[in-house]
Amino acid sequence: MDLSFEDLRKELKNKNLRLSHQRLKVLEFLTNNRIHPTVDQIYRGLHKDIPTLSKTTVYNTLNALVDAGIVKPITIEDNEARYDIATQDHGHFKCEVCGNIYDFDINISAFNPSDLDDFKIKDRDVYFRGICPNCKK
Amino acid sequence: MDLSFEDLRKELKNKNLRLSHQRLKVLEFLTNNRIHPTVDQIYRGLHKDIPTLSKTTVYNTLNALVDAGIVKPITIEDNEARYDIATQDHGHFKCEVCGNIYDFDINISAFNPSDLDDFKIKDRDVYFRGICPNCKK
DNA sequence: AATTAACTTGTAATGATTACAAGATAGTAA
DNA sequence: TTACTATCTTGTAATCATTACAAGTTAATT
Repeated sequence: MDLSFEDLRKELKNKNLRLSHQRLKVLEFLTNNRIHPTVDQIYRGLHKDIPTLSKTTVYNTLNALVDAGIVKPITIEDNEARYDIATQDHGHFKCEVCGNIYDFDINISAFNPSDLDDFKIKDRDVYFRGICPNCKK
Repeated sequence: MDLSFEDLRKELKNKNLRLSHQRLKVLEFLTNNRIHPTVDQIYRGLHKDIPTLSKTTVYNTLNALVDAGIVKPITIEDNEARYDIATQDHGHFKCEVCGNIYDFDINISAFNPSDLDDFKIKDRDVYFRGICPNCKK
């Protein structure tokens, strides 16, 4: 469900969020750098283009986009949050050697454990850990 | 794979870890309080019994037990880590209203996504979020 | 009982994240 | 276009979880 620019505008409008320069740049960065970046990586990546950018703005922006459902936080055992544009279901694999996070296809919405029959499930995350092909060599 | 006291002793011995009073108490707390407690919850829970206990010790102990594979950290979107004794595979559900974390049965080791054929998978975690039966009312 | 590596503890340091207040800007409406 | 106002951005200061470190203590081995 990749969002077009117009979808995006509507989405933000609905939540009384403005389409500021900084927000567009953060979204652009997330779109072009599918590495599940940390706040610091986003900040450093954008600082070249927007020298006045503040790290607080990156935090604010990400929180706003997460609230709007446009961005998803990845919390996979680091003490530093990572961010991903919200796309269709996929799992995340973290290599314990190089630290890279890889996406993999998995049909998460098919999981409906009977233990959770009476629960309202809004979100399903699958996190794997181990060693990636590169680091196995 | 619940560990007996003797298993535990051996496990620790293997890693050159001592069976100190504080460590036993932390393990006892985790065994008796299956609420995936935070460091602070563990600290406050044990402080009554061990008034000299230091929070640093709780951190050190948990890190040692995690390294030894006896305890597993739960990182489910809070910025505060939670801990669980390592038992057989199960998923975690976090209620976004009350914040409680529930266990549920799920056969995680059955998931072998083809995308990860060349990866060495060491650990699989499943985190769901939503609203628990109590808070749905 | 002596020895020593490993442990505990308190304090200080670190690092990510948020609070806050003042100035800037996007979008609306005339 | 212009004016208006709520929202956003920014820098600094505060907060909170976690780790570093050093000095004293203890578990386990001899």
